[in-house]
Amino acid sequence: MGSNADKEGSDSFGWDTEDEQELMLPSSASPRCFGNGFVGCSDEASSSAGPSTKLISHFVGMGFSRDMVLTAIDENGEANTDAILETLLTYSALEKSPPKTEHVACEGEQFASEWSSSESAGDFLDDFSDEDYVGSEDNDENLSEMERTLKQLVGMGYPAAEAAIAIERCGQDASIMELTDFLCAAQMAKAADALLEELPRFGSNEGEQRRNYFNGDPRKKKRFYADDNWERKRQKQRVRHRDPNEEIDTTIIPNPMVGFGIPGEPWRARHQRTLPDEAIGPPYFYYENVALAPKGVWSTISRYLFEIEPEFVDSKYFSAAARKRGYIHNLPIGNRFPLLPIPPQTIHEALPMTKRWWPTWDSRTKLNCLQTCLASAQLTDRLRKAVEDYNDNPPLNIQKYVMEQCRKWNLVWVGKNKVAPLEPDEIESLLGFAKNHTRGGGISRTERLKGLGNSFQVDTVAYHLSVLKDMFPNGMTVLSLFSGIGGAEVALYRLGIHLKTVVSVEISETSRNILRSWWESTNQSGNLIDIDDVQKLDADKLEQLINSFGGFDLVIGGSPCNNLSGSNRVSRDGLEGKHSSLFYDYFRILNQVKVIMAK
DNA sequence: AAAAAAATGATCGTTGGC
DNA sequence: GCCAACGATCATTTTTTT
Repeated sequence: MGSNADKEGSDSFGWDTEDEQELMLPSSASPRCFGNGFVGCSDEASSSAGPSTKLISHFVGMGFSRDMVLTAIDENGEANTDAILETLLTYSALEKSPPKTEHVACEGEQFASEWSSSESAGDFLDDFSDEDYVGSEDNDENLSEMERTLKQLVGMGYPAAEAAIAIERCGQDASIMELTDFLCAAQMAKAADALLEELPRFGSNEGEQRRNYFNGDPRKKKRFYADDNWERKRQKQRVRHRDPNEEIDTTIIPNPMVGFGIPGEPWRARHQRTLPDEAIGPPYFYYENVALAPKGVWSTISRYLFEIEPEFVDSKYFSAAARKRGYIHNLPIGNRFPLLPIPPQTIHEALPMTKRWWPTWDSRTKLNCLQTCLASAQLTDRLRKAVEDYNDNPPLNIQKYVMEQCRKWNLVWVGKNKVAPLEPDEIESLLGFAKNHTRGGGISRTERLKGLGNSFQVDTVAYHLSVLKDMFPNGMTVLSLFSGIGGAEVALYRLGIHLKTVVSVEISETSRNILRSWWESTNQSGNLIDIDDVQKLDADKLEQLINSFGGFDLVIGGSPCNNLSGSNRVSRDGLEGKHSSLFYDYFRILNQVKVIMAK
């Protein structure tokens, strides 16, 4: 993925920072209060004189001009934030809605900083009011499709803020049914969240094995609401989504990172767990992403996915390379079995030719995480020069430097004093694919490496999926989202599970080609349908697919991690990042599938 | 020979678990 | 304190295609 996950306008007003998300938490247990985005904020605002800067900047941050916001607050009063938002939306609809929302959608960050310079505020309205402002009748003819839908949803009793988000997430031309599904699911997720605040959800009443996975501290939330730096932070050029006073992530990553169990260690495995009713299939589902995401991300993901506890697993227990990932799924966890043959577990077994050249002072037995970037030839050359003057025994400082670089870039010894990055076919093997899985057919080496870097580790995923084999002796119908180079498909295939129909959604053409070519070279008798964009997979399309195949047995996928990964220094923006926010499409599609299949 | 695509290399912080 | 982390961007060179 990477270049492929972009979606015009997939960022949105509404959920673009965790601050706002935090503010949207209901303060009462009433599920219908969700939409009031300011339960926490307006209390505070009402106690101070004049419009709260927080309130103003919140709306400005959503892309409305300061003038507009002030007027809207004037009209509605500060407390009624839903009404303010509606007024604002109406203003923009009357003026000309596209420029506002699109601008915000694509350039949220610059936008925020734009407004931090004092006097650019206020011209937004002017910008388009003199263009093609036609008439101000408040009738539907002047409203865009989106505004009409919005009105309709508001008319149905949904808060405007939520409705706007739903349209954003489901796409402008989503059907009302689709939108209400989304809203319904979102409300359930938030209701659960509200409960979470009140109860010690995962208590220790299940004994030692069930460790506390959330342990929220409500006091910290209070401190957050009292934080006056909100506006300043929001306007920093690089919006930082992490903040000490923000929602505390209470996700506990187990050590060792073996999830609910790994092959060969039955004494450590869990065999039972209790899933909430809403989480139980059909369909089964399986979601994946990087384990070491910014704080709060996994608890958010979990909240959306029925509050199922993530299973964190490092693939170093399945192969010779580390890969720390979290998985949320509703599969049974007893009676798993590993793929055979068990792949080599050490670097030397996986790459026998390196053994001969491996210096005694390089103690690595496992590789670090396989990523999308490789070391340069220059670097390996520098390392060669650093080492070759010493006869197999460089001084400690040289050893230290070389080892640092080797770990950082996952280098292996391929000759006397020679280190090198892994070759694509070696990465394929380490990830559980056949050699040349990604080779040929017009795929460049760079794209190969990118696809591989973003892939599942097949043995790991297959171990989790193995429980399906006995349950589906006649094969499965699979919806594979963000398929990439087909890790899920390969895992199922290698388990000997027949693939009846696979609907695969993958934006990258080269990745689709790789999957298609694998499908053909393995002589699959089933049907592979590919779709390029998750946003094209709307309720209608799903209904059509489900009607023709009789429903999905499994919905599987890992959404883009690039805004979550620690390697990303530029845009580690969290779950609301440009790419990683596609998680919400996973959530949306899963719920739509459930709804449609329930009928 | 020009244009397009692919490859290369340098450089860029922060976070969070242990 | 140590260490790891499905990355992004830019300029430049090299290779391939037209």
